[in-house]
Amino acid sequence: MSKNRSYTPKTAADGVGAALRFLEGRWKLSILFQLFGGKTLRFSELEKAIDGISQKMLIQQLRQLEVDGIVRRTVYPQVPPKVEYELTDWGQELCPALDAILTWAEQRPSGKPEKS
Amino acid sequence: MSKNRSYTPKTAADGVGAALRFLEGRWKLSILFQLFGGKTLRFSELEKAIDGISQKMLIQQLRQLEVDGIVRRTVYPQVPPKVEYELTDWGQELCPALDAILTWAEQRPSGKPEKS
DNA sequence: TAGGGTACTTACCTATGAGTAAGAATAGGA
DNA sequence: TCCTATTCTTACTCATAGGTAAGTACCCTA
Repeated sequence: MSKNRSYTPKTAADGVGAALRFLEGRWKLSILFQLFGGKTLRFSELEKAIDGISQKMLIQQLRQLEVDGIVRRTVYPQVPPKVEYELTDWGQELCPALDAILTWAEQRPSGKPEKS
Repeated sequence: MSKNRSYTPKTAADGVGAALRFLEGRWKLSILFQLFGGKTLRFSELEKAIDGISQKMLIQQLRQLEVDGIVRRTVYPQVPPKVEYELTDWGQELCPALDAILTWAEQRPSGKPEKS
């Protein structure tokens, strides 16, 4: 709650860098946007929903999101296995931040001529 | 101005991915935070301000930021050379977006126990 | 004529991310 | 007995980002 707002250029860059590292990886954003809104999906459902992803990559990215505290993994002891993935509260809170970035990107001046 | 707000998980992920690609690169954030606030710095000043960066890397990242329309480069025809770098208007607008990410990162639950 | 200052450029090497393809564990059902 | 379904795991390869070290261009000054 006590926000530590005393950033130097270096600490701010480090902070944002650390945050963006949570999102690094070719498939993480695709996974996140499948789960935003409180959706819960199985491994196989994510695999179908995300075009072109391999099982290896899907697991790898999910595992990273999980240890980072963004995604929660729930295993149901069944055969064949059933595993569900959903966002944590903190993961859901990423939505407005990504929206800010999306908004920024939309405002990009289209042409090259950049004056002032 | 006319924001195209009709995103599917895929298009949203693509949009954010495209935006984040502007920030990819080990030194881009360091450069950005040196220039936020309308600051104008010479090549050699950036080199001194950013600890550990090499000339090759500094130029490479600056060039990418320049072609992406985030940084503006001004050459003064002198000897020895003088080149100044500053953010474009659009580049400055990145600040609130990065702040949203920083805020999100600050809210991360510290411990492992992630309930509900 | 030798050196200094500024802003790059080039060559080369290595670590890492990501891709493909295949294997593995499990128990119920044909 | 073998197949199926589901969720991973493992081995191998390749492209790329980034690192180091050195070189280039320019003109002024001593």
